[in-house]
Amino acid sequence: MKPKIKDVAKLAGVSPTTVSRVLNNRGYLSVDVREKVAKAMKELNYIPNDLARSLYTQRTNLIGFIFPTTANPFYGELIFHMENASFERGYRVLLCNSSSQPEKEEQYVEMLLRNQVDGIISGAHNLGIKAYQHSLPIVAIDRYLSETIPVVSSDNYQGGRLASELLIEKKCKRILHINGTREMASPANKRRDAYEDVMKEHKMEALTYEIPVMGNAEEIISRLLDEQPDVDGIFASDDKIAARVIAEARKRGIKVPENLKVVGYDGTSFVRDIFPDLTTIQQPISDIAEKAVELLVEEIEGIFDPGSQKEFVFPVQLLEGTST
Amino acid sequence: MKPKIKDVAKLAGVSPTTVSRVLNNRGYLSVDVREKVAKAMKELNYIPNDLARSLYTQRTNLIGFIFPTTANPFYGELIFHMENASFERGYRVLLCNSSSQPEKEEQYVEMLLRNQVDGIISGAHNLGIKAYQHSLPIVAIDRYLSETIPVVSSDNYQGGRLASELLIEKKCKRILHINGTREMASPANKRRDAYEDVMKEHKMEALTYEIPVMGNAEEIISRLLDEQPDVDGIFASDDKIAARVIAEARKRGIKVPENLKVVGYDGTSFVRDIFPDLTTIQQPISDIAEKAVELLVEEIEGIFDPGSQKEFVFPVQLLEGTST
DNA sequence: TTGTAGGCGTTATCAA
DNA sequence: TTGATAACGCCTACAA
Repeated sequence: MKPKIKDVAKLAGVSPTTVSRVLNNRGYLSVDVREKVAKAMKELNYIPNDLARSLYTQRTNLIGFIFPTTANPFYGELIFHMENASFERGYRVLLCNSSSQPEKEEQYVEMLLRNQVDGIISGAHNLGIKAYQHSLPIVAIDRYLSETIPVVSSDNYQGGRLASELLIEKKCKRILHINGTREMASPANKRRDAYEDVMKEHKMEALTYEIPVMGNAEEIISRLLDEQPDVDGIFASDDKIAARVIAEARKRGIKVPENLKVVGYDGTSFVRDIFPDLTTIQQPISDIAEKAVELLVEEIEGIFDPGSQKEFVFPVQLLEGTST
Repeated sequence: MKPKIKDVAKLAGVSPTTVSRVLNNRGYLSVDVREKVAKAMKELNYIPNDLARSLYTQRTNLIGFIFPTTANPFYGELIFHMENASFERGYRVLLCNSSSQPEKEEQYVEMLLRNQVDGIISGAHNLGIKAYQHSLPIVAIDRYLSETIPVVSSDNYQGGRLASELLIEKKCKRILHINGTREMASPANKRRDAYEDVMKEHKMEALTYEIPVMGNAEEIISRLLDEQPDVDGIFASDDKIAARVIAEARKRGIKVPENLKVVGYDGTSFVRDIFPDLTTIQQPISDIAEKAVELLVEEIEGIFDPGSQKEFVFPVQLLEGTST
C-alpha cells in the first residue's frame, strides 16, 4: 500500500501531527525532527494525498476548463497558455471538451462541482445562469455568461474594423463577410458589427454569409462564390474559413490576391507557421490566457471582486500576408 | 454552505446511510424513501462530494494526460478524442502540457500521484522508469517508456514507406528527409528507418536533416534548400514542417509540385481543412485515442493485463494532395 | 428495510 | 517543541 503520514511518523519516531507540520512547514520544529521526518519520507517514497488534504482544507487547487475543443488550435493554444499559467500559480486543470456534446455542458459543470474545483474558466456556449447559481468563481473567455461573470476577450470590434478597412484600402469593391450565426451572446459578434459599420461608412452593401454551428463551411463558401461572382474581398471570421475560401478560390482559378483578397481572424501560431501568407487579425492569445487565469485565481483567493470590473479587452494586431 | 448528505437526510427524515444508499442505488430501499430522498436532494440542490467519496473508495476516476502541448493540433485532436472517450467511461481528465518545461515532467507525474489519479496516458518524452515505479496503470502513445508500459501508435514504418515510395513513383531523383533528432525512444524513428530502407532498396542516397527539439525549423529548411539545389522530393516528419518547406520553396520560386514534391505526416483534420493540397500520411488519431483510453481503463479496472501485449499499431493512410 | 459507528488520510485546535 | 483528538464528507460492515 501507499505510505501515509502515519507510516512516516512511525518510521521517524514522531507523531503524525509532527509529520504534517514538517510537510506544511508550520509551527515550531527542531532541526533534528525535521531531518528525521524528511529521511523517513524519502525512504518510504511518501507522496501526500491531496484528496484528504482538500477534504479538510476545502480547497482543491483544481480549475475546470470548459471549451469547445482542443482540436482547434485557437482553443488549443489558449488552453496551453492557461494551463501553464495555472500550474505556475499552483493550480491543476480539469479539462472538458464540450463541443462533441454541447447539450452536456451542464453535466460537465456538475461534474466539476462534484470534483470540488475551486473555479471554472469557460469559453463554451450554452453555459447559462445555472453555473453561476452555484456561486463558484467563474471567468469567461469571449462569452457573456451572466451579469456578474467577468469576460476576457480580444478587441473584436477593432479587429473587425481593421480587417474591413484593409480590404477597402486595397480597393476592394465588393466585400463580403463570413461568420457564425448570431445566436450566441458572444463578443465575436462585434467583428460582424464592425464590418457592417465600416461598410455603411463607405456606402457599401454589407452581406454576411452565416455558417451554423453544425453547418458545412465548404458548402457555404461554394455557394458564396457561386452567388457572388463580383466579390473581390472576403473577411472571414476565423483563419480556418479564410484558408478554405482561398483553397476553393484557387480551385476555381480565382487568383488570390489579384482577383480576390481574403482576411482571416485568430492568428494562432500554428496557422502562422503553416500558412504564413494568410493576412489575419491576430488575437493576443497568451495575454488573454494569462489574464483569465489571473482573474480566476484572484477571485478564488478573494483578491479580485468580480463585481468590480466586467470586461477585459486586449488589442489585436493586423498581420499582412500575401492574401490581400 | 454546500449541502451534504446529512442535510439531505435531515430534510428527508431519514439517516445519512439511507441517502447514501439511494445515491449509489445499493441495498434495499422502499419506493417511498427513494422519492423522499430524491425530493430533498433536488430541493437542496445537493451535489455529492467526490473527494470524500474517493477518499473512501480509493478510486478517483481521474486520468492524467501528459502531452507536449495542446497547441499542436496533432496532440489537440488526440486529447480531444481521448477526453471524450474517457468521459464516456466515467473518467475525468487532468491535463498536463509538458513542453514548456520538459524537465518538469517528473513534477507533473508527482502532482498527478498526489491527486490520486487512477492512471496516466503519456505522449511526452522524458517520462522514465520513475513513473512506473509507482505501479500506476500507464499507457503510452508513440513513446517507449518502459518494458511493461503498453504503447499505442500508428504504423510509423508503413507510413515512412508510403511517403518515400510515393516520391519515387513520382520520379523524384533526390529525396531528402526532415525529422527530429533520434534521441528519444520513439516509434516515430521508424518513419526515418523506413525512408532509409526505401532509399537503399532503390540505390539512392538517404539524407536526413534533423531538427532538434528546441531547434529552429525555418533555419534548417533554409539551409537544406541552400545546400541541396538538386533536391526534388522531401518527406517531412510532420505536416507543419512540410507546410513550411512549401512556403519557403514558393518564396524562392521553386514550383511545387513541378520542381519539388513534398509529403507531410499526421493528417490532422485541422490541417486537412486549412491545407487540403498537402500530400500527407494520415494517422488514425481517433482510433489511437480510443484504444489508449480503452487500454488504460481496462488496466485500471483489472481487465487488461499490461504484460499481455505491449504494442498496438494502427494502419496509416496516404492522402494525395497536389504537393506531389 | 433502515440506522449506528468507524474509517478513508489529512489538518488544526488545544493541551502538555 | 510536540502529541492526542476531532473534523472534513462519504461509504460500508454490522446491528436493529
